[in-house]
Amino acid sequence: MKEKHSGIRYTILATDIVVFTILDNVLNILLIKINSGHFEDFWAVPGGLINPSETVDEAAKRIFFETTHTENRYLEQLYTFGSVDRDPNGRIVSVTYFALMPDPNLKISTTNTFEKIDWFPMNDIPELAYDHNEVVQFALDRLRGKITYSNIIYGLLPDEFTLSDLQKSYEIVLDRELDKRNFRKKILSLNTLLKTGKKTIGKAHRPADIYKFAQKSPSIIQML
Amino acid sequence: MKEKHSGIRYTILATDIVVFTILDNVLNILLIKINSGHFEDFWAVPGGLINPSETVDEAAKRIFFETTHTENRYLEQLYTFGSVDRDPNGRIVSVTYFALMPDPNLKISTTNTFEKIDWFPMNDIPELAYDHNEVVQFALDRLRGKITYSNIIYGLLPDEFTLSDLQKSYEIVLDRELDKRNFRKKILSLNTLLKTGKKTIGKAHRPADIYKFAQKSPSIIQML
DNA sequence: CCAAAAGTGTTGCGGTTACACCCATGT
DNA sequence: ACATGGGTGTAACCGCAACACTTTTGG
Repeated sequence: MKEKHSGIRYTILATDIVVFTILDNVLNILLIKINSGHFEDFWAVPGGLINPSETVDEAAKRIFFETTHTENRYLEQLYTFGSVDRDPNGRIVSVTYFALMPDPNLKISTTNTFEKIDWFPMNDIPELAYDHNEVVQFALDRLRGKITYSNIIYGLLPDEFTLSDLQKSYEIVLDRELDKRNFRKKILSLNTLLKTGKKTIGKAHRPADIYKFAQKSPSIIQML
Repeated sequence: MKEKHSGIRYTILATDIVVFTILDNVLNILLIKINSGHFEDFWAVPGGLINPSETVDEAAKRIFFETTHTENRYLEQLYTFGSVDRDPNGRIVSVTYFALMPDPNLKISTTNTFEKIDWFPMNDIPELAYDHNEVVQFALDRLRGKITYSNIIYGLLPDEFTLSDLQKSYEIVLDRELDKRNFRKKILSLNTLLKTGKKTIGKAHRPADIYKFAQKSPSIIQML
């Protein structure tokens, strides 16, 4: 995945992507296991080299697709990490991204042809290859900041959801509890949600109204 | 400054820096004139190639110094622009930064050995080379957002200043007026300013208290 | 004495916070 | 019937916005 270079004659451009999802009521990220080279047996965030014929965004989208086999997820450029020694294989600068996925009921195939791949809960991230622990922390900080002043939480939710689902998503990402009544007042006052008219069924309690987002495109709006 | 490449075999890494200052009560940016090649006679933001032996941050610092002959200014990575065709000279990805300078009473030398260089007020930016108009807009948006929730305004001010100077800086960057009494109440309540004990002299009005920042290092704090 | 900017408090409003009970369903 | 989460309103509080006059200096 990373090309071997003996000297420091060229700077190679790569991209790495921190993929978030919520799994079992915990924020998780996607990691792959490196199976050769200096960081053999270390876990790392998915990444790859940027082809000179593609834009940086296209490269990120491509690598996201190659890793997750899904498309059209929320993907945002995070930061460019450019230390000289961040990769022992050579001078590799990484333009990092973060992505959001709704709870994947079909799990990522861990029997991928060339890599081990798995979800890791945020409170149990191992020591990662390269500077990826720093990258992950950066992504988490950005995500936490951004869900309060934008609508990107939609990236972590399925098309349809209850207000409790939505509130729980916020609570998981922000790692703090929110007041149910105040949360509903605030969220509903923004007119970003639409009632589908449907209700949850088969649960041992009162059925919940099912909502969807009026627009699933990023916009800056004070959510909390 | 930009290396000529015939095919698209390598991706070249560059950095471009949007340098802000306040001049004559208007926000200005620093531009250089390109004197050869496809964008001859166009103005552009200062920039240059990233050396494989230096970090991306170091490259930005170096180019900032080569352009302004000043050091230790506020410098923050902005965004990485990676369109394939953004530079007709080849595949050049640019890691952009923005920098803040206090009102430079010694002006930038326009008789530089190889370039024309000058300050341009934000409301009079010409059509720039490459995607630099987009870069400048990006920098302005970031600057405006960030001065409200961080203390980086110190980068635009001299070491010592009056509260009116500080308020005017905010008003110039945000392009809106602020209430004097509310501004002072808010700013002083944050304990980020120290009275120097000095007062302005020689002005045809009541002398103003002179303040300085308690810490001139970036920190996240709700300023307005 | 006039011009000019410095400095200083109070009130009203709006949004955020705190808080508890009944409802609809499955078992 | 009981357990479980769904759904709803009100009152206190706090931070923000609006607003005008006196002070100190130079000319």
